[in-house]
Amino acid sequence: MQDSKIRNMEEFAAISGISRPTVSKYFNDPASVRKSTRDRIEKALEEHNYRPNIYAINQNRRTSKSIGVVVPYLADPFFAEMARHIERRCIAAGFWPILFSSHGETQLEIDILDSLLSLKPAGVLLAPLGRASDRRAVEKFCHDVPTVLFDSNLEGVGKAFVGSNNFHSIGLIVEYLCRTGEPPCFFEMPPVNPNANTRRHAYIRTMEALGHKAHVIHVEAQGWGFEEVGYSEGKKVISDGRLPTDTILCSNDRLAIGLLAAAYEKGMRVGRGPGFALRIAGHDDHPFSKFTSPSLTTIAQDYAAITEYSVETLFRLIETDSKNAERETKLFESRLVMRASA
Amino acid sequence: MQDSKIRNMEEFAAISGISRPTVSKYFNDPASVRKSTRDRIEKALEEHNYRPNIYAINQNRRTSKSIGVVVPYLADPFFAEMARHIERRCIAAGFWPILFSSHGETQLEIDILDSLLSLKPAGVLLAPLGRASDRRAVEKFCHDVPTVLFDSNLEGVGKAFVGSNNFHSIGLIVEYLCRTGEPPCFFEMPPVNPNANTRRHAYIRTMEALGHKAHVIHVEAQGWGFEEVGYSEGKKVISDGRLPTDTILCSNDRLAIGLLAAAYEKGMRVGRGPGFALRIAGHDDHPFSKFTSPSLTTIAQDYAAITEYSVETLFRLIETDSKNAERETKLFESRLVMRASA
DNA sequence: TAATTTTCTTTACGCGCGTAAATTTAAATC
DNA sequence: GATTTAAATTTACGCGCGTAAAGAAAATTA
Repeated sequence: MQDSKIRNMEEFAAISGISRPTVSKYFNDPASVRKSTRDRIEKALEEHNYRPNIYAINQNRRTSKSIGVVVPYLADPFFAEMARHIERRCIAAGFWPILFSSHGETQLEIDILDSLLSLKPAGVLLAPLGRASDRRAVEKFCHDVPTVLFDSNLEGVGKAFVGSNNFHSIGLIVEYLCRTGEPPCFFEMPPVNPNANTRRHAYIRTMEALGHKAHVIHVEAQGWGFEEVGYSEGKKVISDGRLPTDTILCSNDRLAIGLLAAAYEKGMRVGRGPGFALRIAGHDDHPFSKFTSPSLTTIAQDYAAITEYSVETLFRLIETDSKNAERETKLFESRLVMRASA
Repeated sequence: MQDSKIRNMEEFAAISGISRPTVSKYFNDPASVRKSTRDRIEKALEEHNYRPNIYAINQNRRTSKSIGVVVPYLADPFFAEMARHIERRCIAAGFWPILFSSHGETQLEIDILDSLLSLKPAGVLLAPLGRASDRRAVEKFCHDVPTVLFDSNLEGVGKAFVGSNNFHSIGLIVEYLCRTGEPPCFFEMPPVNPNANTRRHAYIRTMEALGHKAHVIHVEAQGWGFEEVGYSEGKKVISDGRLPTDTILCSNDRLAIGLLAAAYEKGMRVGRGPGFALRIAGHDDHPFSKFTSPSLTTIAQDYAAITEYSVETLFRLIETDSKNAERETKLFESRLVMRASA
C-alpha cells in the first residue's frame, strides 16, 4: 500500500482502469457492480488507499449514512453502556454512529438536535433529557428526521419508543422485598424524566395491591447527580429518624449507591438477615452495582434487547421511509438480580 | 421565525439583501463584516433560520471546524468526565467536538482514526489505548493531523502529551500512607497503558527512598474491567493470605472499588484507626470514589487543568500550523484526597 | 451465431459553497 | 468637499462527487 497522492475519484478511477461513474457506483454499493470490476477496484484500493471525500458524497444526498445517538448524561455508565451497544450495531449495519451527550442541559440538547439536523443523518436514536427537554424542539426535530426514543419516553414524540416496563420491574422487586422482610419504602429520584414518576406510581400500585401502605421519601434535589442526592438526602432521612421501615427501594442504582454511603457513614449495616439494620435495593443494574459494599440487589434492564430493538426499529423506519407510520411503543421486561444488600 | 424553504446561501442572501460572497464571509467570521451588514444578516437569520450546508462548506476547505476527541473506554466515568470538560471548551472556542470511544479495542482505535482522517478535523485530542494501540497507525495519523495526546503517553507520538505526574502523585500518597500506618503494598492494574508501569515504578522508588521494602501484587488479568479484576484478584489475595501488609495502594480507583467489594465480602473492615483490618487507597478520584463504603482515599487528578491545557495546546497547534514544532510534555500535579478508607 | 440482457463508458450537468479579481459603493480622514 | 481607505458587489471558476442519458461492450440466453 503505497502512500498515495490520489486526489479524487477521477484519478483513482484512472488507476484502477474503471470509469469514474462505475467507481462511484461501487462505493455506494459494491455488490452493484460485476465481480470482475469489483475485484479490479479492490485491487487498486489495496495498493492506493483511496477514500471518497465524505463531504462531497453527502453534499447531494438527501440523507447521509450517519446515525445520531443522543444520551442525556454520558458520565452515567448506564448510558455509556447503552451507547456502546448501539454503536456496535450501527457500525455492523454499515452506518456511522455519532455520539452526543446532553449533559443534563436543556439548551445543549436543543443545540445537539440542531447540529444533527445539518448532518442530514439517516436516523437518530434519542434518549431525551425528559422533563428538561424542550418538547416542541424535539417534536420538530422528529418531524424532520426518523427518530427512535429510548430509555425515557416523551409521549407522542418520535416514531417509536423502546424502554423497560417499569410496572413489571418495580412489581418484581417490591414483591420480592415484601416476601422476604418488611415492605419497602420508596426513595424517589429527582424527577428528571418520566421514569421517575412511573416508578413511583408502580411502587404505590404494587404496595396497594399487596395490601401494604405505601411510603414515598420525597427528595427536593434536582439534576443528574444522583449519588450525591442519595448520599445527602439519605443522611438527613436517617438522622431525622424518618425511615418508616428497614427496607428502602431506590428509584435507581446511583441513588442507592449514595444511600449505601450514607448508611455506612451512619454505622447502619446493610444486608438481609439478622444483624443487619437496613435493606437497600436499586433499579437498573448499573455496571458498578456488583461492586458496592454490600453488592446491590437490583433490577437488570435488558440492555441488549433494548438497544437491539431500538436500532432495528430505526433501520426499519429508514428503509420504509414511513413518514406517517403509527408510533410504536415497546417495553421490555427486566429481571431481578439478587445480591447482598436486600 | 417562519419555517422557511430556503435552499441555499444564494436564496438567503437575496432575502437578507446582501450579496452571497459577503454572506459567506459572515458565516466564516461574523466580525469580518461591517456591523450594519452583520445586523441585516442576523435579522434575516432570525426570520428564516437558514444554516449553510456543512458538507458543502467543508468540501473545499483543507480542514473542517471539527475536533476529534478519542478516549479508550467511555464506560469509565473518568474518561466521560474528561470528555465532558473537553467538549465544553471546544464548543466555547467555536469548534465542533466529535466524541469516539475505542472501547478498549485495538482495531476500533485504528478504525476511528481512519474515519477521523476523512473528516479532515482541525485537530484531535487523543487518549490512546496505550499498550494495545497500534503505534504505527497512531504515528501515521499524528503526522497528518495536529494531535495532542492526553492521559496516556505514547512516547514521541503526536505534537504534545498532557497528563498527570504519576511520580509526584504516587509519592504523595505513599508518603502519606507510610506516615500514618503500615507502609503499603501495591495492587497493580492490568498493564493497559504506560500509567500502569509508571505508577508501579513510582511506588517502588518512593518506598525505597523512604527505606521500606516494596511489595507489588501482580495481576494476570487483561482488559479494562478493572472493578472485576480488583474484586476477583482481591478475593484470591485475601484468601491466600498473600497480603504482606494491612495497607494496599491500588493503581487506580476502579481497582480499589473492586478490592473494597472483596474486602467487604471477606468480612474485613476497611478504614484507618483501631478496629479496622485494612487500609485501601486508590488513584484518580473517580467520580464515584466519594460514595464507596467507606469513601475512598485517593489522588485527585486535576481534570480541569489537564483538559484545559490539552485543548489550548491543540488550539495553539492549529493556529500556528506548526508541522515541525518540538513535542511538548506537560505533567500536572495531583492532590491527595483523604477520605475514610485509608 | 444472433438476439437479448446486463454492465460499463462517455459525456454532461448540477449540488452549495469557498474564493479570487475587478469594480462599485460606503465610511473615515483630512 | 475631495481624498483615502475599508467594505460590498459582481462575475466567475472550481471543489469532488452523484447521477442521468445514450451508446458501446460484455455476458447471457436462445
